[in-house]
Amino acid sequence: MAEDQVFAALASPVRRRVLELLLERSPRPVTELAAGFAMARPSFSEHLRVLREAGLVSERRDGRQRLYRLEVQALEEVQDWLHPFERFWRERLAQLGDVLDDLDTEGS
Amino acid sequence: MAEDQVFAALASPVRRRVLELLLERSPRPVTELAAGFAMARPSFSEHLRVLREAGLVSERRDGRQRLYRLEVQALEEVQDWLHPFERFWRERLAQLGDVLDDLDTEGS
DNA sequence: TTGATAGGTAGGGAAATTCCTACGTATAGT
DNA sequence: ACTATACGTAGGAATTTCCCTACCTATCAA
Repeated sequence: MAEDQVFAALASPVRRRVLELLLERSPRPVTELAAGFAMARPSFSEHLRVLREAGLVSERRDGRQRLYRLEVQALEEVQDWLHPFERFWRERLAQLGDVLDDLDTEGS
Repeated sequence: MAEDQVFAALASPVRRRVLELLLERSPRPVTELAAGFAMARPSFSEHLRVLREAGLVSERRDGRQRLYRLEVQALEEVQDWLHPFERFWRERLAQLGDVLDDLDTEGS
C-alpha cells in the first residue's frame, strides 16, 4: 500500500527534516539539502530514494544538479488517516476547556 | 524525542490498525484486539509495547485482562508536525479548483 | 489445590534499515 | 581533452525490527 510507504518514510527523523527543508524552499538541489546532515552522501541519497518511492518528493534533473521538489499530496494520506482520530482529541480539548471554565468560575 | 517514537510506532501497519480498532471502541482487552491478526501472541504483545512506549496507548489491569486505551493526544504530535504542510496542499487544491472552474467556464 | 485463561518475558533467527567506503556517470568549465 | 563538480550505485558491516517457540506469572473457577 502507498500509505505504508509514506508512514515508513516518515519514521526517520532525517527524512522528516528533509521535508521540512523543502517546505521552506522547494525545489532544491541535493547538496543544499544535505548540508545540515553529518552523514556521507550515499547515505543521504538513500534517504532521498525512500522519500521518492513514497511519493513524498520528486526529482528533476537540471544540468549536473538534481532538484528535489516537495510532493505534498502524499502527506494527505497521513492527514486522511489521522482525521477520524481528530474528533477524539477535540473532545479532550473540550473537556479541558470545561475544566478551565470551572476554574475560572470558581476564581471569580 | 517523543515525536520520534510516535512516528516510528506508526510505521507499522499492524500498529496503525490497532489504533483504528481502539478508535472504534476503547478500552479493549488484548485478546479482542489481537483477534484480527495472524500472528503469535508474543509478537502482538511486542507491538503493544511499542505503542505504549510511544504514549499512543495506556494499559490498565482488570482481573486477568489488561485493558488498552487509546491515548489520542500522542497523535497530536503528528498533527502538529503536519500542520505547516497543510497550507501547501490547500494551495494545490485551490489550483485544482481553478482548473475545474476553467473547464466549467469553457463548458458553458 | 488443580486446571484453564489472559497476557507477559526470554531468547533467537531472518530480513530490513542505516550507515559506511569505493567507484561510476554525467555535465560544466578551461 | 582534461579536471572538477554533482550525485548516484555497489557492496558490506552494525543495528534494529519483526516474527517465532518456549516458558513464566497472575487471576478465576471448580
